[in-house]
Amino acid sequence: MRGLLQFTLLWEIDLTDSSGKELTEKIHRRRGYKPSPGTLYPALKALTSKGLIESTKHGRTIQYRTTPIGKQELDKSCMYFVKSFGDIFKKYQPIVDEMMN
Amino acid sequence: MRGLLQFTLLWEIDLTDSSGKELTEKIHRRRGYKPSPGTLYPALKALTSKGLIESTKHGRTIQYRTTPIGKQELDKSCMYFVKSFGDIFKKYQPIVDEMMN
DNA sequence: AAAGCAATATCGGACACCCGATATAAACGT
DNA sequence: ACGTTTATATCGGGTGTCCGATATTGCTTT
Repeated sequence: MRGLLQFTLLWEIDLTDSSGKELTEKIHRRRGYKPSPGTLYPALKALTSKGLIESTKHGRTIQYRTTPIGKQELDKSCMYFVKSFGDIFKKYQPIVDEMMN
Repeated sequence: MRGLLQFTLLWEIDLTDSSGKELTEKIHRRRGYKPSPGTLYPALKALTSKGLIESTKHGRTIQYRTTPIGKQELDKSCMYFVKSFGDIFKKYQPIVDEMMN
């Protein structure tokens, strides 16, 4: 759970192979604000150098996907995340769900 | 959500007025590892200087409590947190809950 | 009173996150 | 071919989190 942005990126990439541009939009929808390029690309680089994601270049865009190790780490991180903050979610999720309808 | 530790501390203090020593234990139980004094006390200082918590000294321990502004900020942060990560939580909570039994 | 202990506080150094500004590289329009 | 736009990448600077080590303060024990 060291690195909430990297965690979120790994989650999004695992859901759907994505480019940096697409990830900017996904993070935007999630959090309400976009990561700047100076935030996003170093995070993708760090995930790559840890072997959690890999990429293929298509023209000027780069498509990222999770590696098997990445999937494994993501699973561990999700478990840890939910264990650590479950009480907060359980209290607030009903309130948020209500507000969404 | 700038500052996940400060957020967690504010949550814990709002649940129960606590000292630094007690907060170390609560964070430990939550995350599985203790924040070092060099992590914890500056975070409490930052929360204090933002007016989100206040404190009373009793001998050598300092008891922290949330201010009205702190409660208000905590509520906003919780909503934001749950909105931002609700999907992850909804997917993994059943798995974690199962493992706990 | 002196020594020891316990809770808080500070310091230096490392990494993650965050920005806006700038740079590179590839595709596109004319 | 040339300039524009698009996607990626890097840079400098600021905060937050993290550590272990050290300092301070107040209580306790001898």
